[in-house]
Amino acid sequence: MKKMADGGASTLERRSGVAIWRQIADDIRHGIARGTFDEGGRLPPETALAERFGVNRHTVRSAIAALVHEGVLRSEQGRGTFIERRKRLSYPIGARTRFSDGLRDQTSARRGHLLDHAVEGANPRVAAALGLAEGAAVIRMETMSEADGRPVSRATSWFDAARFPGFAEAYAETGSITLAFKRFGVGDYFRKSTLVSARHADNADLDDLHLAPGAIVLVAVALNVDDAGTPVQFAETRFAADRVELSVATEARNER
Amino acid sequence: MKKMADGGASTLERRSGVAIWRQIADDIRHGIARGTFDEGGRLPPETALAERFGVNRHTVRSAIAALVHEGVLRSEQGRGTFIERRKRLSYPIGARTRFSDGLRDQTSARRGHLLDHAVEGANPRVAAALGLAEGAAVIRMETMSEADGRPVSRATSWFDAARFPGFAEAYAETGSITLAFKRFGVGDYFRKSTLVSARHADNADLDDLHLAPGAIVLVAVALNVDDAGTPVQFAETRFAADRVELSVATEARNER
DNA sequence: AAACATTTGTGCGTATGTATG
DNA sequence: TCATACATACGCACAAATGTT
Repeated sequence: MKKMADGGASTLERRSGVAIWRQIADDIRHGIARGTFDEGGRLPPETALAERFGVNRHTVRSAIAALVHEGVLRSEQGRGTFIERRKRLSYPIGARTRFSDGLRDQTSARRGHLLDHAVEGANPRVAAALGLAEGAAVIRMETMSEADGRPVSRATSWFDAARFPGFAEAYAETGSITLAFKRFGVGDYFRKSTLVSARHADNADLDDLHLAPGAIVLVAVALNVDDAGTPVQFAETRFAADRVELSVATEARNER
Repeated sequence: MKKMADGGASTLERRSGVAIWRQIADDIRHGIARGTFDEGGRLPPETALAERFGVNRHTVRSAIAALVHEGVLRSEQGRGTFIERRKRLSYPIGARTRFSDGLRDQTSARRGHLLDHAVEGANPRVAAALGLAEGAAVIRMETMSEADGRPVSRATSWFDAARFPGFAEAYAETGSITLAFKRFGVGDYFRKSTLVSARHADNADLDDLHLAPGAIVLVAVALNVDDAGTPVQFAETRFAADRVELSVATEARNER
């Protein structure tokens, strides 16, 4: 009989290039997000975890130390180890998705930053997406968003520099992609497509999103178009996978 | 100036619990999927890679060995190292997504397997999704799909046992969810919602999808409903993140 | 207050894995 | 292949903090 999807402790892999303590840390983090450790927000004692995973207590302690550093757990001598952060944010994706919307109801505080911007020649990928010639001038914007004081996503966006000169400045002033578009006469825009993939966080992600090495980022590559169907924004957003999930709502339409 | 999104070699992290050779392997695999090594399907010489990553050639060789073992690369004495597998499959998600459709155009051979099935009591998560009472009898189906001889996804599905008695057998006979539903009078069904997240592969995933420890799975939790909007299938699908990306197509509709 | 159980924190010695040259 | 340095994992022991009897 195959193991069930809601299943228990997984066996650990030695000589895999991934340290046992890190595999255990990932397992515990996953279990927390899933609600496996729901006994009063308290993690089982180190000795119990060591036995469950079949490792030395030191190894469990290394895993816990990593999660404490991430802000997932908090240890108190003599009392135990407690869960600090539990749930993931759910980020909606749909035809009318705005990168600045969506998380509003779920968090008390949410902010977006413009980290950097520049005008440069479009590489083949960007040119193809925006329907421009390779090397055409595009504006690249590096932005970040936070929720409840923790970084959530990190995005790189490209815009046609000929059509939207000074877009980054408009975004910096208004703090909103939608408002910045309005300045250029784009009253409405739609999400045409989104490609979702996942990979290990690279060094820039680790830095920007405050992640531990080996962490995972969800990558959403999106194309926004205006009323006429002309591409206006191409964006690659990296989400911290342990803090965010993407929600694809497909309203049932009566087509056939 | 911040690093560009299409950027080059990321710095490697020591003491991170993830061996340098594995970080390099992940980086190379990611680069291949992204098309960075497009010089005739040939990987740069080990010495060049060692210099690029700033490590010893032994370490690069460990990374390459792991990727050869995974089937991503192939080394030939005196000739070089070559790329075996290149692109990711793009898996569409939309209102009319079928788990058995979608990849048809992209691969030569595609198959689905029923690994296991059982009738059991619905846990709170499943019960809530299917709109049943907790503990109500549900059919759990464990399935797997392959493309071009390599495992692509691994799914766990739940169905109302009272409404669909013997669903697993119907699926096994027809090889199709759609046809199995037809037997129970469900002529059409829709994807109502999909939650996408990512995590490290657990031991069951590693085994089923032939992944290396530390690998990533994309997790899609989906709810299918019938014409009347009644939930008929709740499913959690795990995709090998280095072989699959999810594509969310949101056709521009003229709603406002 | 004192004794005890529980739990986290620390030190040390050893074997193996990882990375360099 | 060999030698070297460091990281990882183990086993055992004990200290420190907390809570209970």
